[in-house]
Amino acid sequence: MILCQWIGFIAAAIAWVVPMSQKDRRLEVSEAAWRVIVREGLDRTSLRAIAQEMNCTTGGVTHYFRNKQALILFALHQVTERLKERMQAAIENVSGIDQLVAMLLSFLPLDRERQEILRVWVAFLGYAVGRDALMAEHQQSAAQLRQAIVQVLTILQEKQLIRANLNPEVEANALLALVNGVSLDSLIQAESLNLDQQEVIVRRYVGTLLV
Amino acid sequence: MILCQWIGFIAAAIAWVVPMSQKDRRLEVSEAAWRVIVREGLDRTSLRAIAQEMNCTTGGVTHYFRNKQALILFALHQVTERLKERMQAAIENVSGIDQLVAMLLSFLPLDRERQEILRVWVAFLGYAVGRDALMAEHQQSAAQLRQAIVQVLTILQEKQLIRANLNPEVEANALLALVNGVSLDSLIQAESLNLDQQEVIVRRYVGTLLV
DNA sequence: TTTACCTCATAACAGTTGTTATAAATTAGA
DNA sequence: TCTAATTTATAACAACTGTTATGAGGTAAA
Repeated sequence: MILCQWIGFIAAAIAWVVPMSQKDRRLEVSEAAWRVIVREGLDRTSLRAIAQEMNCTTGGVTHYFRNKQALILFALHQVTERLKERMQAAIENVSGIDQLVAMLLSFLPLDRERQEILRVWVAFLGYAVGRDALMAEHQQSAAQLRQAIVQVLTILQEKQLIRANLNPEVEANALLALVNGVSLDSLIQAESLNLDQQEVIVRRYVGTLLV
Repeated sequence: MILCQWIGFIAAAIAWVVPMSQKDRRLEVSEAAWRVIVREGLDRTSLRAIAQEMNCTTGGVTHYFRNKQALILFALHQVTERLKERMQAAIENVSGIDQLVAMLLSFLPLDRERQEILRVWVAFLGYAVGRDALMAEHQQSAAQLRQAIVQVLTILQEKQLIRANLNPEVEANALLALVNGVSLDSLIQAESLNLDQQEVIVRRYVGTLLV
């Protein structure tokens, strides 16, 4: 706890000496929005609430985004970016079946940060119902993740590590569905679907793909 | 189209001769709310928008619900009710493994009505982020569906139709996650995850449980 | 008809929202 | 230090929100 306070103090000091760039400030707004969304819900995430979360006023928010829609879109993009970064980091220095497992597990809400990302993602998904443009954003980011899975599956098939009669496109859909489903159920089955079980379910499914 | 108009006219005539009960009127409000949610999004589903959808004014809505929160809760309950009804109907006159499959397939958005239910459900789930009371409602309804799956799995195990070393509790979690994931991905992977594939994925997973 | 009741239209209320303009404060460059 | 630009605070705006009260219209029983 004390350590955290020190880190916060040091970070604040650096931020004072070295002013943030426009890009960093937009990220800061986005993360403040996340916190409000998780704590109070997306529909209560007003510009004033975000500003208060950042200890400033609405002017400090509106200066960096043309309008609220642009802010929302940026914050949603950040969700996808964070997921992709985490995935990339997880599959480095791993190969074979372990790489596939590492990739899939990187999507699960196994720690607090990913649990927060999940909540924000679910809030945005619900918000996208009835908004075709936003839903298209979700489809696009999902397609990227899906493509990454297809790629890994294809390599595994070439190495004859998974069965030859599997269709990577179909299997990627199934795997993505399973991972999304487990993530989602961690929200609505919190007590009966613990962390170990999430991992077991995914690992066991991958086991059925092996030669 | 002409047929639809006739049905609408007849329904309206009956509704005039035989006035609706309070209960039916609440259902009518709930369904109007659903349509607005699917078309415009939950955050744009105001009392006035619902009233307009029913061709009446806000008085016609507020008369039947203490406040908007009660309306939202009722509409959410209706989602669960419809899902349970559909499930019950699907598993009648079916037994054995087919019953499990029928139960799981009844959750998938394979027709327009279930696709609408899914969208409403996702909208409500996103709305529940940051609202613990609403999220608890989701957890409760999910627990009910989960319990139904556990029950079927237990019977199948007694009949030695699925492997004896499976834990029904764990398998129910996995199956629910898979079905939820497939449903969800039908929204964000609409083009690459067609109806046939949804069914195949679920059927094939059930296949891995057999003795 | 009179009475009571249910249903709903109308309107007003205070509060909140995103947006915008303007001015103050701060920072960076010369 | 002086100037220009960036950043943020303040305030006002119209639009929309849920809630509430009031009254009109219709229905059913006496």
